[in-house]
Amino acid sequence: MSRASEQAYAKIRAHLLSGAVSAGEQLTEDQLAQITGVSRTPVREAVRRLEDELLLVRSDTKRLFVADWSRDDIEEMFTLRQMLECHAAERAARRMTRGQVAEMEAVNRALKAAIELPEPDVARFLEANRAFHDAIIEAAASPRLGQMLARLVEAPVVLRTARTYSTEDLRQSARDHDELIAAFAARDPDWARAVMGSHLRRAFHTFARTVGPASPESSAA
Amino acid sequence: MSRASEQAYAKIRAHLLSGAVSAGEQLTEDQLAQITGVSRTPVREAVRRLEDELLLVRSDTKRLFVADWSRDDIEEMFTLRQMLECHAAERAARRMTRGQVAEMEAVNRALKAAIELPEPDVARFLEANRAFHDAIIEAAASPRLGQMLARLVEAPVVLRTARTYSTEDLRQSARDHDELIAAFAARDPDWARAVMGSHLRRAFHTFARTVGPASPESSAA
DNA sequence: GAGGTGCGTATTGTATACAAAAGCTGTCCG
DNA sequence: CGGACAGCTTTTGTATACAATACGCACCTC
Repeated sequence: MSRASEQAYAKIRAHLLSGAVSAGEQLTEDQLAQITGVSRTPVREAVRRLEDELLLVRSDTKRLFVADWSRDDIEEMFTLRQMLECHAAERAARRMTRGQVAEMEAVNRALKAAIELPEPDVARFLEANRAFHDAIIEAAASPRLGQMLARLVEAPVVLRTARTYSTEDLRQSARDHDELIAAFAARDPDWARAVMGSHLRRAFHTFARTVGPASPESSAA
Repeated sequence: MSRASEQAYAKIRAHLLSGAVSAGEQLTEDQLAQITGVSRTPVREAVRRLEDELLLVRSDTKRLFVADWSRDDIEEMFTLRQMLECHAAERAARRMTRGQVAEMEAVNRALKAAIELPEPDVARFLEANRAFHDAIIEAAASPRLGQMLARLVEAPVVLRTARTYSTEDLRQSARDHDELIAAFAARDPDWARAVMGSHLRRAFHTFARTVGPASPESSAA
């Protein structure tokens, strides 16, 4: 994306995630143009993207509002991500080259290094974690799958701000990654899928612990 | 969407699917503005949507081209659609009300009526078919799932133009729908998922017959 | 006082002009 | 003869002005 439009996107997104605006609040394109310092044209483009990610929603009459995500929305996203990324892991296991496996090992070493410090560096952990999962999607060689996952993975950033990671949580992630790498090296799609499934499902429950139990409805899904 | 922008989207899309332009061909926003009769502003918005559906692609330097879909791309989309829509069927089976089931029965009656004519009315069949699948997504009550499926289902319209449906194909679809309705009425998620799986997978093979065998690579997936 | 109607204001949608970036071509220099 | 560079053309990106639509409030009627 171009400079102004990209900048508008980043600033609006940061603004939304910072908590400076609350769910359900109305926004106008003019406001956002002022905040971002560009004209409404690139703002409108950025807003489209954010609508697409469901961070913003429009009323039936085109007014713009900050989306409010229910606990069920978030569970839905975890479920979808799990479904898609398990599929990606399976495809990746069939396609991954030795070189790609080596790269993933390197990434996971960096990830572990970020944990094993006097105080874990969560930012670096998340960066490495993201690189790790991106590598899997890359190896899965499915553009649409990648596109869908990109949205789902981008969105939950909201949660990161609120969430605290225990060192043990981080270590368990690193171990999962090791096992995923083993599954890829063995070219075993079923193994890869299974590990990915438990990896992501655990992440969901770690999240769920911090926000309380599911509603009766959603747990039926 | 607004009038001009929506119109631009529809016209450009029709233009692309009509075969008037060939894969890989470059387009400019000005051209499209002329074709659609609106200014570049709404055209750009329409183009964004078409990029998102991967009907248009941009070069690394922002030039706009008609996407060319490989056989593997199409297979990928069928696979993803199957994965997502099986999930939708499962969720729908848990959530569907008696009223919704009744509506689906009505839609499928209309679908059958479109088949059982001296000459099947394929346009009406497709319309009813779409309504049927939309009802499932609606009942699944998962906005993001719906959004993802919308894109996948929109896209293969390309194929419809080329493809010919035998009356027996259409009847088999109607029978699948009947069985799906039965699964929903019985509130049996596993049944619903299984029927949806075979329904869509058969559709893929019907398509595959018309375009020749898969490449060795993709068949491994 | 309840409900509807009309008008001023706020907000989004579109067109157009201009700015920036990318591509192309011909020329000059090695 | 080949490659790099300059300047012109094409194309995309942004700003701004204007048009269309939606909203809210006051007023009017019953």
